[in-house]
Amino acid sequence: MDSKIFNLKAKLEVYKAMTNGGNFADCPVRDVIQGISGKWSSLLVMALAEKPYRFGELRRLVPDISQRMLTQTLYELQRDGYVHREVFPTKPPSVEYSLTDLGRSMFAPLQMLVQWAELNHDAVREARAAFDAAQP
Amino acid sequence: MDSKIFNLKAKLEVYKAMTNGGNFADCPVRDVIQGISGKWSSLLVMALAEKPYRFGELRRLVPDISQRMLTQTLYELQRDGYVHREVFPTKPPSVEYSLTDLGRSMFAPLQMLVQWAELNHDAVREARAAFDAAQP
DNA sequence: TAGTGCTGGTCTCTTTTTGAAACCACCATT
DNA sequence: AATGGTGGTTTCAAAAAGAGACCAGCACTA
Repeated sequence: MDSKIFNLKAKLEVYKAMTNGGNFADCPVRDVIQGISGKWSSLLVMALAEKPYRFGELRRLVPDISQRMLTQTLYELQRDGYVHREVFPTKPPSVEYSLTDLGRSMFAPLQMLVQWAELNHDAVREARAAFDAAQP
Repeated sequence: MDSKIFNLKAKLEVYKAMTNGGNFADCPVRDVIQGISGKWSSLLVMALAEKPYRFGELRRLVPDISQRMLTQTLYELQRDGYVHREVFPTKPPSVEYSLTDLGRSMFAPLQMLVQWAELNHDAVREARAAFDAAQP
């Protein structure tokens, strides 16, 4: 067997999970990761991890999200089971979004990544500045 | 230490980091997170965490990425300091991509998220199916 | 009673991002 | 002389995202 091809097939445990052992057409881990790797998903999960919020509150909390993307991202998070949506029959009706148990359990590893980002954003910004300065 | 209180404190710290103390729009942590939350970024970091790969190897490894997005994502990962790019003067010249120390340190928390996804993809798919079934 | 505002959205239009595919120069092999 | 592998760039179409108008329903106000 060609060693190059063999090396391509030899993958780490985590990478196997990510690639479903070479079957890219149906990879659950990639499917899940891509569901929370959108531009606004993780941010909204962070916000809702603190406490439930209503639609308008989230809109004011994240001022640079469009109303359209807020609706859509919350819909997707709800569909994937991370977020619970509850309508209260007030006048006018108010809608509260909160994390489900699944959402809270996903928040734990997400938190790791955010803490890493908090510790390393200086390094990233320095790398970015150095890279841009070295460009012709 | 009471684990509930500990978790609450951790949550609030992370929330503050993500929100820049209430200022969501201009937040360093968000800047870092959004740099790795692209569609292909995490997947390529996972691959390079195993071992360095050349451009063509990555292209074959991730068959559903376009050459254009592979170039662009690797460029961004390099710019943010996660990936090192080295050109070898072979004929034809070959280009090797590898994780930097920063990239490896980021891989650790990312791995947590992937492992969570591996453990919970059934729950997510069930939530999705239940949600779709409940739609009119 | 007509106007105004707040609720949580949808609809339409424009801009940005992504995908698909062709193209490139170089060199080795066939 | 044609073919294939190297690591890309370029071009054009499709998809996604952003900006802003619009909507129904009710409360409050003038």
